[in-house]
Amino acid sequence: MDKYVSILKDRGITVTPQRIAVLSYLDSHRTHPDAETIYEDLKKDNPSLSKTTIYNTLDMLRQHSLIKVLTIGSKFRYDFNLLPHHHFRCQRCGAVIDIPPGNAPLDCMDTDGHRVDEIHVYLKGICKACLQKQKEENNG
Amino acid sequence: MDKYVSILKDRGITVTPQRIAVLSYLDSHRTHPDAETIYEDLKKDNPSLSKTTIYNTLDMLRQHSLIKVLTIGSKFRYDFNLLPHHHFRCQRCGAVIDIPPGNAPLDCMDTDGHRVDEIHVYLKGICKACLQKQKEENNG
DNA sequence: CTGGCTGCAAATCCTTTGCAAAGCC
DNA sequence: GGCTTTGCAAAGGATTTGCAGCCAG
Repeated sequence: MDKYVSILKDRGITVTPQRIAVLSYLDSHRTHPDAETIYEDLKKDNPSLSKTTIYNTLDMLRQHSLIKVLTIGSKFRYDFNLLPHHHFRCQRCGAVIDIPPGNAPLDCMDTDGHRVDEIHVYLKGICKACLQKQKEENNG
Repeated sequence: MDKYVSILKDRGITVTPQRIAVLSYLDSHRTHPDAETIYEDLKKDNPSLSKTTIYNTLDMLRQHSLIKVLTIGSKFRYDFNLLPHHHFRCQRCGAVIDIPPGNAPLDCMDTDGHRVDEIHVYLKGICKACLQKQKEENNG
């Protein structure tokens, strides 16, 4: 059985050719593509593919923690790689490049020759106040 | 002379009421507002203010490194605080909260009771390949 | 069958652009 | 007065939504 079929089935996600295509695409294109790029590339093999399905599928994969969504630029980019790592975005060509995590302080981390102008650390989750609200809602 | 007038004049930026208003707003609202929020709030005191001016002004302040642009969500947010610090975004209420930098590894950092689900480290700058291209362009 | 998935089109949200009038020095 | 900035309107790009037909289980 195909690798991506198993990944989907294991999580109880309905298997469709489109979902396999997107998952497979992200696995083999570790360049953090945006929805448009994925769409244009997959359209070559499946001309009837729609962008809505790309968005639907990406959102579903994200909900199941199969991919990560990057907000490093003005549009969303998608990442199959779930191992912890950092991202470097070139302000000139727009490329998003993986940077190994390491334990060194951020300003000393190995950036493989890229010139770092800005360091952003974004944490996402649920804030203290919302955790409290959730607790009250569950008790109430 | 007003604090914000000096900040602008020192950098050779033409002083206008709108620019003072935006700068002053960001200094006193450390909640990382988006352009729409800044616009709606400042409109109360200056009904003829336009959103174009907000965008123009924010871009100009960014070019002069007077503010930082955050890409933590689907829209840009703006930060007056230039000292290094991290950002936490609540996925429930959307608030963006400052987190002190510290030297501890990221997964151990003090998050003041917020529940962290995702850690994103975004570096921005110029990649190795583009640095090389720039060098060639300057020599050629 | 039947609910969920797909794909088209239209809508929406955020941001940028073009341009005439007004403001700053 | 010349040059920049402002503000309106319209355009643009990315993402979401509504809905009819199709497909997997």
